[in-house]
Amino acid sequence: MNIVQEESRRDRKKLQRRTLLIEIARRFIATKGLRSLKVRDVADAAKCSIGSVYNEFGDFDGLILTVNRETVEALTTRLKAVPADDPLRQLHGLADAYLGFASEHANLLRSLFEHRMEDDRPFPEDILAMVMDAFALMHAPLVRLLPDRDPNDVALLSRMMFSAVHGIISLGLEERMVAVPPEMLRERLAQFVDTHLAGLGVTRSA
Amino acid sequence: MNIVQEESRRDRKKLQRRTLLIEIARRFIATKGLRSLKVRDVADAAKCSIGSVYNEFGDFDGLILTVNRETVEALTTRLKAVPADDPLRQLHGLADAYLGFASEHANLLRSLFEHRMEDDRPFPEDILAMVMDAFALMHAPLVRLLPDRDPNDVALLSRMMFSAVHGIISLGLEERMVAVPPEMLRERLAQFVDTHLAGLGVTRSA
DNA sequence: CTCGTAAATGAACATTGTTCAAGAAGAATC
DNA sequence: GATTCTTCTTGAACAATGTTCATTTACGAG
Repeated sequence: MNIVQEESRRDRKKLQRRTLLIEIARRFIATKGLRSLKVRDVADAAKCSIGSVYNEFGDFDGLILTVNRETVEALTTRLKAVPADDPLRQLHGLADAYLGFASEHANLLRSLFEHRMEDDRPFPEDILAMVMDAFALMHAPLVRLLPDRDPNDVALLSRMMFSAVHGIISLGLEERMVAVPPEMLRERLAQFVDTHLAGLGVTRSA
Repeated sequence: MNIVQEESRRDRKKLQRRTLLIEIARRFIATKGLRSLKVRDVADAAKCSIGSVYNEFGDFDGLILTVNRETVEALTTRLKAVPADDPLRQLHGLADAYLGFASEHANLLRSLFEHRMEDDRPFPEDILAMVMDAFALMHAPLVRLLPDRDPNDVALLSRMMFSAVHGIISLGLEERMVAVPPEMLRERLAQFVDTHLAGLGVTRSA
């Protein structure tokens, strides 16, 4: 048998278990929160040893970060699926998609934003970049709505708008400290976007 | 000697150490982040035993929550110190005060918002109420600026506005994922408040 | 001074992240 | 197919850290 095939057999198994471990860790985080994630629980659930988890992810943070990475990916995918035909509708769509994702995956999103590295190890560059990219998705529609503004200005505006939306949603979804009642969150968020756009001089058309 | 005096001697010592422990824990959180807080370190720094920390705060969460409680108190004090003469200036002042506090006590504020209770124990009611109160401080000036709006509406608006400000600041201050460059944060935040107010129909008057 | 109550202590324990030497499994070579 | 070499897997042992509690100590009351 040739080398490629031989290697792929081992690798397939390895990848399979890696996927399984990630899936299990994600389920733990999603259902019980990041704090409830334990190496032993993951290993047990995957019917493998503790050491194998370490072989695969280096350390515990490695596992968490892998889950977080996939969370940003999923979020980005969802945000990018928002139709880009009408910029105003797109902005609303982005805010709404973010809210939808945050509602369905509250603990996963919290894990992404609240997880702190052990000691003072730096936060992984790639995740950082991915979050920034996600947050930059409001840029394009805002440019279309504000063609006369300085592009640098719009870039800042878009990140700020997304940060604001993030704040409203993340606080609004906390069962504790209910900044905005959840049932109203959706319409209020739309209202917020409208208000802010109005302040920027964008007039509702259609 | 009478009872009051006798008791107060013991109580004074007790209170003194309690204060010391809180102070030490706060310094740990403030300088190295919540994750770096260890019972043993606190006990060592206070030159007392581990058990004494438990006597005083019940468990580790108890200590953290005590620090967090004082953090909300400090934040509220600072927010309430903002002059209430002119509502528009007050709103800017509140946003700016929040930014100032968040800059100076980033880790303490993070501890307040990111700390999760052990197991599924409920978040303390009183802290929750205090945070809500702090977030409600934008209500009064907004009512003055929007006298014709439904008060319920304004209540929601104010909490949403504060949540938005919180989001902009908390993401903006993260060294990692710099949603808005820190040096610009201050003026951008002011701009955000203006923009949003403009969207609400408030026109700048001097 | 003696007693009783309350507080302090820290060794021992429980939980959980981490390491690593030994063994198992798989690939390469003959 | 046997041998050898590499890689992965395992789980016991270790380390760090939150928690408990029997014992000791300190302090006020009578």
